[in-house]
Amino acid sequence: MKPSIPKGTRDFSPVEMYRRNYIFDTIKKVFKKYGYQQIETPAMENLETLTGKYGDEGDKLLFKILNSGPVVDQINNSDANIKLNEISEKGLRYDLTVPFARYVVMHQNEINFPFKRYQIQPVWRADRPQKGRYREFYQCDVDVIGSDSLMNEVELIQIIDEVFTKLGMEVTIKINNRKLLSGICEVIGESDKFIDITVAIDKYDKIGFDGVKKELMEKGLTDASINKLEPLLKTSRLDSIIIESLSELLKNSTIGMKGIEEISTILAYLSSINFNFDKIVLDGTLARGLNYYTGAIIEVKANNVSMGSICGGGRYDDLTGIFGLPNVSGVGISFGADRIYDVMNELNLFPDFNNDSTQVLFYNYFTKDQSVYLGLINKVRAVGINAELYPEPADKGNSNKLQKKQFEYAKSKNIPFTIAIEEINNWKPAVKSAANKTTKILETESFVEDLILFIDSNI
RNA sequence: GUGGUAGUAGCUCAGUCGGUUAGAGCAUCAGAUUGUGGUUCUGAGGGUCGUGGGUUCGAGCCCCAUCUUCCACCCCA
Repeated sequence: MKPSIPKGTRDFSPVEMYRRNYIFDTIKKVFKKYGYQQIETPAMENLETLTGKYGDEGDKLLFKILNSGPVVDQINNSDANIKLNEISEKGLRYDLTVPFARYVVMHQNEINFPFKRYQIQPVWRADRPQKGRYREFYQCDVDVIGSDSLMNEVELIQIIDEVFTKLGMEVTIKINNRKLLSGICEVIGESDKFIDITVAIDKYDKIGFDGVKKELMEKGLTDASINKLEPLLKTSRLDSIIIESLSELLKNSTIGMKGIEEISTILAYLSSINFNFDKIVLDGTLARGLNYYTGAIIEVKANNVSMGSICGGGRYDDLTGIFGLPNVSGVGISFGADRIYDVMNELNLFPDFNNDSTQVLFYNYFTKDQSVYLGLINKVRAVGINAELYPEPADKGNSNKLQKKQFEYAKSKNIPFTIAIEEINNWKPAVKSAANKTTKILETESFVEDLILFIDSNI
């Protein structure tokens, strides 16, 4: 049988894992710095937990898990008159936010609100793979739930900025507010077309105003109401003039003005901490398809690279309500680790791959007294230095050949220090630095101390 | 779900107009050389040319189907 893996999934080899962990570690460190605590939830959820939360398109992309047991046998025998809920009642999680909402409701009596959690786990989507799009990928979520305060939005924007600064990436943070979009729909008298309108204006970047107009005409909007959308679509760099003109447009919409007020407040807070406004854009066309968002929405794009959004999120006022816990508002964002990886790879932003496991390799040159190696290597490990012994002695056959194999092993694993015990040093262990080729004999009495000194001065 | 692109050794790829036994580099393994972190030389293994049909005297090459990859749409991280 020819080995293969499912479409849209990947193996990760050591160099890739080194880089992926560099991303995860950086993100995790920032999350912790702001006081978030980690949770995990199962890869699979009950199908009813997942369906209906992501819009029609999202439902189609859910991976469903076939029931095990007698039902499966029936499928083979019966006529094809089968209902989905008879053969599948579980699905792979589509994101981390909905499972989090489910978690919060289930654990509400253990949680002290506001609850700040982070979660780094894979999610699955039955999408067709392409650039920056996988069927299995990792999301790194941070959410605050049980707090209405716009301080949370400000904090999340700071987290975004800090993460990407640490990773050396230049990004643009796009923000908008669903209330503002609702307000617009209200003002133009098309509130019932909210979804159609958001979907259409979301494409403004690609298809332009005429394209948006065409799509909305097809949905039954009038020429006059579409033209009123135009000022919203043209917002870009943040400034007070834009806010003013939007206020003028929305003055008769309570919800729209609430949106304006929220955005203004967030901007005022950011301004008070001297946030760099070159990085942030008020994008009237930012809508986001996930239909549980109700307030601020955020999306991050990498500069100078063609790639979908690498981070996105927003406020959801009543996601827990679906699971029986109403009036709990949450806000959160999700970093797409795999896309961040692809961007960093394309821009050569990763640090050099250094072996982050073995620091010291013991060459194994003689068959007798293998226990000598064990004694020494344990001393090295005891002080916290990662060390390994080459398992096959070099004097079993052609010793030159076998020694060469050991050199190549050290080289291929990029191990910075090697220790050899051989006759020319009177059978005393000698350490060698791969970086500058210097060596030093390590005396038995001060073996570990000398090794530490050598490592510190030859790294 | 729609459209396009490609699929030849573990990897990167040649392969002429459809014509003899499908090649190279790298990697792997083996031997020689080398006095200590990728020396050099020699050799070997490794392929149902993605899979299944079809056209043809003859298919890696042409046609159809299918799977997979990459890309665009849709949507999204």
